[in-house]
Amino acid sequence: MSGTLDIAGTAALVGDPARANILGALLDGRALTASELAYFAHVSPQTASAHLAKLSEGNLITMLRQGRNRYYRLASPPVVQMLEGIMAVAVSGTPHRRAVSRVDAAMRAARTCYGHFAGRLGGALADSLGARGHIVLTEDGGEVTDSGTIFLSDFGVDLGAAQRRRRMFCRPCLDWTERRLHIGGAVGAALAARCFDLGWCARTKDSRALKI
Amino acid sequence: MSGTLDIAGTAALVGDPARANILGALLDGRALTASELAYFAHVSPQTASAHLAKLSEGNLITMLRQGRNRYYRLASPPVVQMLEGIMAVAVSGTPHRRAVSRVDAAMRAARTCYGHFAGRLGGALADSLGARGHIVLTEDGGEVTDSGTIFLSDFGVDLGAAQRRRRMFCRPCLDWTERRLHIGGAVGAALAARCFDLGWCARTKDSRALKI
DNA sequence: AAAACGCTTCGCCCGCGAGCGAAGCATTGC
DNA sequence: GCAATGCTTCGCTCGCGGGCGAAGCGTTTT
Repeated sequence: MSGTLDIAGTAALVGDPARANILGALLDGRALTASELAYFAHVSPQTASAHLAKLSEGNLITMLRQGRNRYYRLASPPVVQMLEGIMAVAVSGTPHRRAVSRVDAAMRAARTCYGHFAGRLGGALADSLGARGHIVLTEDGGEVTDSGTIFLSDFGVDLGAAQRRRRMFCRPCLDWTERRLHIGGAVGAALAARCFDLGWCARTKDSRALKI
Repeated sequence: MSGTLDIAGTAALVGDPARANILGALLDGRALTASELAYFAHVSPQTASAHLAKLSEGNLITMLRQGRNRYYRLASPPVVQMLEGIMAVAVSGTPHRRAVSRVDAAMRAARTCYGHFAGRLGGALADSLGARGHIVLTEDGGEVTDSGTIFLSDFGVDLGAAQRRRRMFCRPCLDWTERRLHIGGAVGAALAARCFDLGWCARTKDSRALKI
C-alpha cells in the first residue's frame, strides 16, 4: 500500500511450507510445471495453483504457457539472492559454529543445478553440442536431433529410460550466475551421470574432452 | 526438524507485520528495548514480548538485560543480509524498471543509522570524542561527560530537549559494515542535525573539522 | 465430436496464530 | 517496607489463510 515496501508480505510468501518447497524446487533455475510443483510441495494441484497465483502476484515467479502445461520459474536474480539469504539464516540456527560454514557452502553449491552440469562447464557444453547440431536449445524448450541421439548413444549416455516422451526430457536451464542456457532435464542428468561414471567429474576444461 | 533447514519457518518469522516492523527498526544495528519495539510494531507490550521471544528462538535477534530493560538487537550479519534481500525483492514488486534501482539504493543507504552518523565518519567521530574524554562509549551503553556537555553546547548542539533523562539518550551503535561502535541515540541525532545545519553534510573527513 | 489431460476457480471447513486483558515476576526507586 | 516500572506468562477470543472436493475452462489427442 502507498508504494511502501511490504517486507512482511514478501516474507510471508516464503513463510508457508508449501510455497517454500515450491521455491526451493525452483531454486536451481529450472522451470517446472504446476503439477510437478504440487508434487514437490506435497499438496493437491488446486492448492498448489493457489500458491502459484500468490507467488506470481508477488512477482517471485513468472509463468509461461506451453501447450497445456504451464511452466513456472523464479522471476529474477534478486529472488534467488533473497532465498539464499533466508537459507543462510535458517541453517545457522541451532548448529554449533563449525557446521555453519560447511553447510552454507554446500547449499550454495547446490544452487547450481542438481542433476546436470551448470556454470561455465554447462554453458560450454551446451554451446559445443549446439554448434554441432546435436541439440537445439531455445528459451522455450530443447530438443535432441537425430545426430545428437546417435552421438549421445555412442558416448554411452542411456537415453532409453527417459525417452518415452520426446519433448520435455531435454530442457534448457538458465543459470543465474552465467546468464546463459545450458542443458537440463533428463538428458542433462543422464549426460552428467555418464561423465561421472567415466571419472571426469567437474573439471574446468572437460567440455573439450567431450568432443572425442 | 531433523536438522533440515526450515526455510518456511525462518521466513514466517519475518512474514508477520509486527515482527517485520521490529526487524526493520533494528535494521540499523542499534539495540532497542522491548517497549520501544512494541511502539514501532504498533502492538501492545505483551504481544511484542511474544514476538520477541519467537525471534530469539529463531536466532534472528539477541537479548541482553540491562537494569530493568532488555535490549534487543539483530543477531548476526547474515540476518541483515537476509532482510536486505527481502527488501530488495519487496521493493521491486510493482514499480517500473527505473524506480527500482533508485529506491533500492536509498534503502541500502538507510541501512546505516537514520538519525546519526555511521560508517567511517561515525566511527572516526566516536573515536575522536572518546579520546578527548567527551564521551564514554561501551558495548552496554554510552554517557556524555561534563566536558563533553560543555564541548557540545559550545559547538551548538541542542542537548536540552533530550536530556531530561541522563541515561540512554546517548547510545552506542554497532555498524555492521564497519564493525565498530559509533554515537547513536538523541545525542548522535542532535550532533548530526547540527552538522547538517552548518552545511557540513557527509564529507569524508569532516571529523577533523569537528576539533575546532 | 468426444474423451483425456492440465490447470484454475468456487465453496466450504477448520486449525493456527496474532491480539489483548489480567495477573505474575523481576528490578529500581522512595 | 511499599510503590512504580519494565517485561513476561496465562487464558481467551477471533479472524485470516491453507487445505481439499467439485466443477469449469482451455488444450491436446484419437
